[in-house]
Amino acid sequence: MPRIVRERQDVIPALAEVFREHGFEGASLSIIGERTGLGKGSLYHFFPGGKDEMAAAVLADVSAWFEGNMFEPLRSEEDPRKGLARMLTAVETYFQSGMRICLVGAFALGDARDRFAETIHVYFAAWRDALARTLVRTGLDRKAARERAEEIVATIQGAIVLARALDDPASFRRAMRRIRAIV
Amino acid sequence: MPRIVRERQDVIPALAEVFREHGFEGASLSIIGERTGLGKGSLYHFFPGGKDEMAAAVLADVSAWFEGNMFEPLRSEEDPRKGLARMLTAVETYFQSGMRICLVGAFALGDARDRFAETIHVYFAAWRDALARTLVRTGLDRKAARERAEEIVATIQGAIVLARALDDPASFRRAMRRIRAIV
DNA sequence: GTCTATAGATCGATAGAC
DNA sequence: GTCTATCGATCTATAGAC
Repeated sequence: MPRIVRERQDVIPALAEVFREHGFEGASLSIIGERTGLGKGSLYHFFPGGKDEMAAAVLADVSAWFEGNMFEPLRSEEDPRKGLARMLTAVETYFQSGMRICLVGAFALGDARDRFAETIHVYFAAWRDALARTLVRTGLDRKAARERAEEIVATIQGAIVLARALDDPASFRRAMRRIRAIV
Repeated sequence: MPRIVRERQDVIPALAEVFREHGFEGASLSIIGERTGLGKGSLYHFFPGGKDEMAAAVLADVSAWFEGNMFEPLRSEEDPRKGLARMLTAVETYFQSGMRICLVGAFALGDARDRFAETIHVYFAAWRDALARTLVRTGLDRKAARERAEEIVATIQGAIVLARALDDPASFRRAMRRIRAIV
């Protein structure tokens, strides 16, 4: 019995979770098949380029999500400090206080880094730059804003690593509190 | 012609580099064989437990190295600030300004996390606690020292992620400068 | 102690029926 | 669009010669 027709976009969330949990190398097609509920035939119908295309689609989806839900509100919020506060709340929710890793950060540390170097670079640069522009609106000069933005992004990433390593979401929340204190 | 007899310990550095470059899943036995110059027979002679035992041996070696070259100097240096400065210099050299990843941090984000959870936890807790004890000697109270230590370790990890993602060692060095400013 | 050969499982990817 | 069957490659691990 053939399954109901689905859109390619429908399997992206499940795909993202698999890559998040297992990394690029560890995400086998059989695991992907289980978690998406799709056979290999269907997967290759949606993603003719195989695993590479699946991961690329996930990264594009994550990037788009961040653009819409993190960077854009940061820009459009009239009060820059309010925008920053909203972003930090969104970060805490999205990464589940460090218990859910950043897929792009994990890729940056892993074997998939070279394969997706450009996407990874753009993701982090966009985050940093969106933050920097907002920080300029709080009164910082461009150079200070850029370094402060870099500090914030790195702090979030480091907090995820440490929270996962120590299995301690409280350490992630402390890091978010430190960020709130400097913006 | 059989190779000269080697000790198990002699292959650990090459093994560590392979796991660093490819992660646990990506480090195949054929790559390991190439890089260590050892056949599978020899590898299984030294590590009967296979890849798991190889990775465990590497993690133990890394932990011992950090204990001897990072934590111990931190404790034994009379001037705590001098000890902290020495550790930060060692960090910058060891991680090559972020161009060389932290194996334990990468494992914490990846698939190998559950397998080596205890080792990963101990590594980061030991680092944090060694730092906290040194910070107490600079005059901080225990609670503040512990949070500051947590901040330093997370900052280093986050700086590695960002430097690798942006392919920018300067961003790592800026993070180290920020740490120097708060100790 | 080191090697080659190979087992047995799983990998990513493809073909073709429906 | 989805499935099953299957390919060849590669994987981890083992066996046995030297």
